[in-house]
Amino acid sequence: MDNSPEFKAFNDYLRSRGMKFSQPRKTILKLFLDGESHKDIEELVLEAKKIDSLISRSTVYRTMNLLVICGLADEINFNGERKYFENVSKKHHHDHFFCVQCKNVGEFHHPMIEVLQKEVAKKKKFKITSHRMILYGICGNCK
Amino acid sequence: MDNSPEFKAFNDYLRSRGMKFSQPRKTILKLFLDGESHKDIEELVLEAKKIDSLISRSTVYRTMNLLVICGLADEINFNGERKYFENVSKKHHHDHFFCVQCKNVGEFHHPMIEVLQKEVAKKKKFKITSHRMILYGICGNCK
DNA sequence: ATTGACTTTGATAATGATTTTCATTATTAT
DNA sequence: ATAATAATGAAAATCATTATCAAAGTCAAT
Repeated sequence: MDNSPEFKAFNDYLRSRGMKFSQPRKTILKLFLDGESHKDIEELVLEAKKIDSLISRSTVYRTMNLLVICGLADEINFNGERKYFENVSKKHHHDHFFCVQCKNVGEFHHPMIEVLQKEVAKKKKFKITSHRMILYGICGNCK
Repeated sequence: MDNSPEFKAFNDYLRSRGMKFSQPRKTILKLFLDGESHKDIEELVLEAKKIDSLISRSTVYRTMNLLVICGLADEINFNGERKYFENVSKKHHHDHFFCVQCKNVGEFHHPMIEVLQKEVAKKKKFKITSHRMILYGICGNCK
């Protein structure tokens, strides 16, 4: 865990700008990497407080923002209410299903869609930096 | 304008539940239908106040929410910060470009992408009710 | 026209997620 | 140790949005 590529990357990022890989940051990064692939702040705060009750919501926010900035976390907004974070480093790009009933998140990837997106952007002289595609509906379980 | 299908539809919707098509609501609907296809509350408030300085932000919010409920407006969240509204009735489905610099919104449609989306959903036994695809990046003007 | 039962409105307070501030504590290089 | 700087938690501030509420508007029935 402490020698995972994510730990190394975050450590490097922090050190390189005179910041510290403190214990709270380690705890939060570990929680972010473990378990479900989509977590929101509330989940992270609850889990963090179980491990170290002194960790504050502020620190969770701050740490997750750092992870987003340094490229280890990706932040997603399914419903405009709260942000979800996902580990960006190990898995390749994917898009999402969002079940409007059970609010579960699924993932998929379709290379041809990506190609067509780039094609459209080129035609419109738009330089894509990222994209997001969400299919809303009812998942297999809920049907 | 007062005899556009949207005016008729909103009038019907309101009357049918004992609500009134007041002047503020007419003004806001008109502004929503006119001009740019993607407006946020701030724009609508500014424009509304030009026409009738007494119209409040509350009424703009309330009216736009009614338009969403009755199906005349579609609300979109590009960046998790604020909502944008677009006229849903006249134009067919499309997807969006969002310029992260100037926050301008562009539209596109690619039939093949839609086909591929359905294909993926079928494979995953997911019943799509709607979808959203946003390409983030830098628009032609900002480059 | 007047009443009474609505609905609508604007101002303001409340909310909820997130960010900022700030005084205190921790870490590190000297 | 000491000084310099970074990190932290608590609380205040923001920002978009929603809820509350008293005042004003609407309208059918008298």
